Amino acid sequence: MNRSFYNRPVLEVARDLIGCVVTHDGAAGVIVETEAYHDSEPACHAFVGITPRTQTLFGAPGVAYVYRSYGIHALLNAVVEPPGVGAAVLIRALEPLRGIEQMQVRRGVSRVEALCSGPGKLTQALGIGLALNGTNLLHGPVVITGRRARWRDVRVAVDRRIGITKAVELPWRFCATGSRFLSRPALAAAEAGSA
DNA sequence: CATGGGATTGACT
DNA sequence: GTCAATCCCATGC
Repeated sequence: MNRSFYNRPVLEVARDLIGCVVTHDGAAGVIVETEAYHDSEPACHAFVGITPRTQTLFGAPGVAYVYRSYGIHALLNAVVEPPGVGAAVLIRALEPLRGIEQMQVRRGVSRVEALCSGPGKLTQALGIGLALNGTNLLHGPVVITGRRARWRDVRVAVDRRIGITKAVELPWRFCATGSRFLSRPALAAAEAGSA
């Protein structure tokens, strides 16, 4: 995984991140669900232009954009596309891989399927907080590494994004087909080619 | 400076 | 199915 991976159209990166691994503070999981956001559409925070909040989104690709949602949860994104373009991939669900005991302690639940099955859940499970906004995803503290062998040929389903009120029709959600670790089941019909 | 609205979750009916 | 929690920040006066 290198910086050029992120310096591409957001839809490609969102699809290709399925099967990659997120690691932080002794815990890791395989990405099974993502969503794409781009400053050309109103559901994206960057739609309003460069502000203190969206500065990270318009910066270098391969950087973490972490923000607080509903006053409670921290949500993890990977900034993509060249500097000057406000785009990011929201990491929405992981299949737990390592540090499961630590995830169970942080989350206060034991069922493995419930540890990282949502964008707010996975940041809690991995101990990712707002302080990590702007940090580098190639060097850490939060690190994303490439697809493992077993995920090389994962099939990716496409669906509408969840929890938004604008641009709801765009099919910009990507899920590992048939995964038990999604925040919600994906539409079975549509599939995206996996590069 | 005041206000309103979330890229959610968990508890409850 | 409904709903509150809780805080950052964009917007408008």
